Amino acid sequence: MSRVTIKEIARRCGVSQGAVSYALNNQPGVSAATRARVLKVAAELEWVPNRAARQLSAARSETFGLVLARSAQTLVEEPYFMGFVGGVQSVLSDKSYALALQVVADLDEEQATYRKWAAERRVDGVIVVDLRVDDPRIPLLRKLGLPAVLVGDPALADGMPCVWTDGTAAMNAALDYVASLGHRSAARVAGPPEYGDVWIRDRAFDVAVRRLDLEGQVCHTDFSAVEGAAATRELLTVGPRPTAIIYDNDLMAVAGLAVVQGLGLRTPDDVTLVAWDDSTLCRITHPALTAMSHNIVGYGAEVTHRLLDLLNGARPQAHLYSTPLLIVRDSSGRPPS
Amino acid sequence: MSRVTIKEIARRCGVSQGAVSYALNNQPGVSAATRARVLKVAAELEWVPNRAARQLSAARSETFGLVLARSAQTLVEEPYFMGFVGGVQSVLSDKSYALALQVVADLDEEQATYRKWAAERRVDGVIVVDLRVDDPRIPLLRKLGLPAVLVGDPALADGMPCVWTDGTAAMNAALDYVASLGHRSAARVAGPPEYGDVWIRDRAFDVAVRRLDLEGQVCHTDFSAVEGAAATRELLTVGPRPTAIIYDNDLMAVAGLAVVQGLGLRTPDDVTLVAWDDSTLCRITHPALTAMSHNIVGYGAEVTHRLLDLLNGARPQAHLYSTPLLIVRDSSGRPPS
DNA sequence: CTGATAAGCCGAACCGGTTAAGTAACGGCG
DNA sequence: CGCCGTTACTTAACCGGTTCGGCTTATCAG
Repeated sequence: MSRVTIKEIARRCGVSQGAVSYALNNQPGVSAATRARVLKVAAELEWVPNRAARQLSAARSETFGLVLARSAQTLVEEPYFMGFVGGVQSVLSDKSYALALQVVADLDEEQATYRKWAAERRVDGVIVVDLRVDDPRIPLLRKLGLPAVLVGDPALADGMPCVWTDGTAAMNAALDYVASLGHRSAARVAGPPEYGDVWIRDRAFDVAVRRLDLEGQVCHTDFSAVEGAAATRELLTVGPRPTAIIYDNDLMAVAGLAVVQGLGLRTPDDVTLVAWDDSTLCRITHPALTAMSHNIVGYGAEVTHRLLDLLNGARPQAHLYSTPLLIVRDSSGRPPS
Repeated sequence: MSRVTIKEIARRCGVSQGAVSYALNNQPGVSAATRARVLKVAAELEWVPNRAARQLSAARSETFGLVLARSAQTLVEEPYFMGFVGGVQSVLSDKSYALALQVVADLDEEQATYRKWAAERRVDGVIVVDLRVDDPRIPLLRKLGLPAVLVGDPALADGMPCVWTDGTAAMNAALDYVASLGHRSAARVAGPPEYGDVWIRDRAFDVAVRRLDLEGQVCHTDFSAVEGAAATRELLTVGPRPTAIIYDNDLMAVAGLAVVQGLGLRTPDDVTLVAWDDSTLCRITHPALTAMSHNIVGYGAEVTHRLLDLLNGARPQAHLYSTPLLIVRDSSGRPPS
């Protein structure tokens, strides 16, 4: 219950408040001896800087913002986000930065949040996820002058600093693998096409399907288990049945697996399934799901480092994090003959 | 984006800063006419209070703290937390409170975080989850004078305000159901026994097993899919095989289902599975899992309301949120004859 | 010995609000 | 008419830091 202030330290050291501030912030203006004395007293009194005061005068909040514009339901279902947040946190807590996490319903609310944060000076910078095609958040952030790192392909980032994974290469790898198993048809259960990542994978899928001379079809969903299941059911029961299905996340892949089993089909004997965004989910099903794996926690950490760099004056640039890696498990195999 | 301050509003309205503050905070001391004028100007200028300044003078941060002391891995796997956080957020954003979310490795770090927050005056109150038996956080929070609402049984809360669900009643309901199907044996794949909820369910399980004259056995795990799978494998392959298994979360139940299938057994024909903490996971497996369901999002919201009440001077008390409800799906049935 | 330079420190303004204390005007009442 | 209690503001202190201009004093070149 100490409530130790800089003034108290100044009193005990017999110097002014200003000198104490310089000493504590490792800035020139005090002698080594005084600095040492101040630091010693501060440590003895267990002084902790008052965030509000520091923020008010220094105009730094030492807080990053992250807005998630997805339904509460999606957030609960998708392991992706918690992992990403965990990665962000791991970096921030080292630097004793804080994270302002806000869950909102849609992009409009997300933009309102940015306006509010910018006006309140609540955050030093933001991490922007779920990049869209022609994302309206980009001009807004520019206008607000809010430092930001976007999570997504440079093609979508319009010159803003971003961190990305190569979705095109990953889609190529996935389809090369499927084709190499002998499949002649492949379906894609995709997220909403307005999502930048989905858009990029859509295009990559089209190109790769033509290149490999496969029968390709695409179903767009909202990323949810329900729609993933529905899409799978339709693919397997209506029209020519694809022998391989590639999902845009692991949740839909797991839901798809249940549909396959519910229809009395077998995986991979009747149909090959490939998930995206590999998480534990893919490992605990039976059979375990083949997936395009990438390290979400590391991704969150990487993005956070880039934002810190940006605030330290680094030049904005696109930064390739990694390319998802195909992890072959038990849900993929040769097509039925 | 020049920042609008209260001073600017005062200038334009021709009144003092103080008057503006009274007007904006709905406090007596200004006439209705002046108040209206101030509010109008503030709206026109799109004034937003500077959080740091307000916090510094009013000693309120309008921020709640939530520390999650689990491995990043667990957080990623368990849908529970994201749902809880979502519920907390939904209440806070209405009140324009913020949430400081911190992910740490263990209870020691969690306590260090509370110390830091208390010293910095960073949060007005905290929400404490994963209550333990003889939880060391309780005396610490008392000492720090940090307002807190605990999530857990009053028996564990030592008089601190808490919100709980009746784990004993839920366990009774689960075992009554299993016994009513004709099962004579039941196993429990539990979390770590130092967790208060686990402890309570352990005791309830023992009592109910005796009451119903069942063969009971308990395996303790770390809540993870890996250990849940291992426990299931052991139960089904070593010694007398239980005909029903009750899990402490849904993740382990899903992992258990995969083990059952991997062993060539069928659910529910060979073994009945019951999950806890019902989430989408339980619905998207095949067969879908019978579960003790409770509304995590609502739980988070409820806890947050209690903390707000507490800060508004409400008397600390225990508050029963709800009792988990048994949702019967396809993983439970009569035991093999 | 003198003047310039710089290191070390002080005092005070400042960030943007909240709030206690003080003041002027007004109206009711004996 | 004078006294008193409200009402509606204003003034200024304060929260706990950061930072800038300026004052001493020591150092050193000329």
